[in-house]
Amino acid sequence: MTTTADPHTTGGKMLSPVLAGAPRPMRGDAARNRARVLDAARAAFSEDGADVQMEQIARRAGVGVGTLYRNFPTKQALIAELAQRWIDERVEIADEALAMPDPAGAFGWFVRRTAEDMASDAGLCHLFSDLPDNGCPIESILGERTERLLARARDAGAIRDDLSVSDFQAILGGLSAAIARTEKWELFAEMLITGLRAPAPCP
Amino acid sequence: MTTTADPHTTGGKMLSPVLAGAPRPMRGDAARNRARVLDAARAAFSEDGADVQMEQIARRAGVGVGTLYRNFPTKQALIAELAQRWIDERVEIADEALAMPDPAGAFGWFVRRTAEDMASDAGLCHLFSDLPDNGCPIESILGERTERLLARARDAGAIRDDLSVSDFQAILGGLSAAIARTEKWELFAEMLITGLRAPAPCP
DNA sequence: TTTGAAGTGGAAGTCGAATTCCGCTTCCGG
DNA sequence: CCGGAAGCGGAATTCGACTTCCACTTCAAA
Repeated sequence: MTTTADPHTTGGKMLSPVLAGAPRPMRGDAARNRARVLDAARAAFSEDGADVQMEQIARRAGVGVGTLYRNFPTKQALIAELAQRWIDERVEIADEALAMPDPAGAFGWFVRRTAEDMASDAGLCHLFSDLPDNGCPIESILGERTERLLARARDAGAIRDDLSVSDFQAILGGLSAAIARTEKWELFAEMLITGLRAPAPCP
Repeated sequence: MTTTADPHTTGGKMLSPVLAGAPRPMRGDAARNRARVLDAARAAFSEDGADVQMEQIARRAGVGVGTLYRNFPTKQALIAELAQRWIDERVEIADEALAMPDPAGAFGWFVRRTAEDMASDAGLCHLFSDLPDNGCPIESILGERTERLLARARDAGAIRDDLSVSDFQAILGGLSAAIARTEKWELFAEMLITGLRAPAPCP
């Protein structure tokens, strides 16, 4: 969670001598509530899909809808925040993979790890597809990692060379859909890794 | 389209001497309208996803919403009918595959063909996932075909032997999700066929 | 401890989309 | 060609979310 704007982070007149900068931190209990809401939302979405009602999320978090809306002006915004977290997590995983010496192994590891994470939050990640996929900079930072991951694997001859980043992302989308139906993520990951291998490896 | 109940197919007192049986066929123009609606719905859904409004479908079909609702009492029902057609089509394809002499080839052909069909109606088939997947008999008739298709391929050593029907169906679900993002169905089909091959084929 | 800004809950408002209703129109058997 | 059952259109209603509002409570700085 780095980029998304928090409420109360802007505006409001300065009351202390400090001229500019940090615009007064969120009140302690409020921050706690915000976190609770986020957790509740994550759980609710991944259990019941995108159609959970805001009120249910609020109840689950033990707050009123008003509080929910104070923190996230819109259902969309709430989902976006969740998506943001998922993506940040993904970037970290990708970096870990990039730090591995063996390109092919790193690629496989990344796929397996992603499948595993999806299995523990299938509904959730499945839900991000509805987000405005306008070229937001957040996506691109992950795209850039993915790009490098693929390039390395490709150069090492571990994957077919007609696989673009967007193809790969589409495939991950498919993966999450498949995992949402049965949680056999290991099978699916294996299948992907094998299926993406360069064709005709054993003539 | 065989199982789903048509409106006007039941009830109503007999007016002709014929005692029981065919309860008076639908009026000619009405049948025409029903067909138009179905076509419009198919097009609308596959272009704009599940969130098209009933009124748009009606307009597209050149009828009023009233007419639409006369034929399909519910949006859900309309979608179900579409799903039914898709499944019937799928059963036919599966039967064609089962008639082929080479099990491995048949399996590959079925996967490719399905991917291709999905590509031409991505939104549509993607939408069926929302349907109540209660063990309706319709599903099971397709499941039975799939079962045989898989069994044949498995016996021929063309696919890994830990692949259940439901796994395979989950995979097809993933396939449709992936295709909905980019229409590279050939790539995806190839990937699947390769990925599902029995492991360690070239020691 | 006081004080008022920040935060809270949840009832009420809004709004978009599904569904119903009904007077009018179109088929079609006799 | 007539009568009336079957079908039609589309305005009006219903319904179920999301979102707003505001009197009341809680925190924390002085």
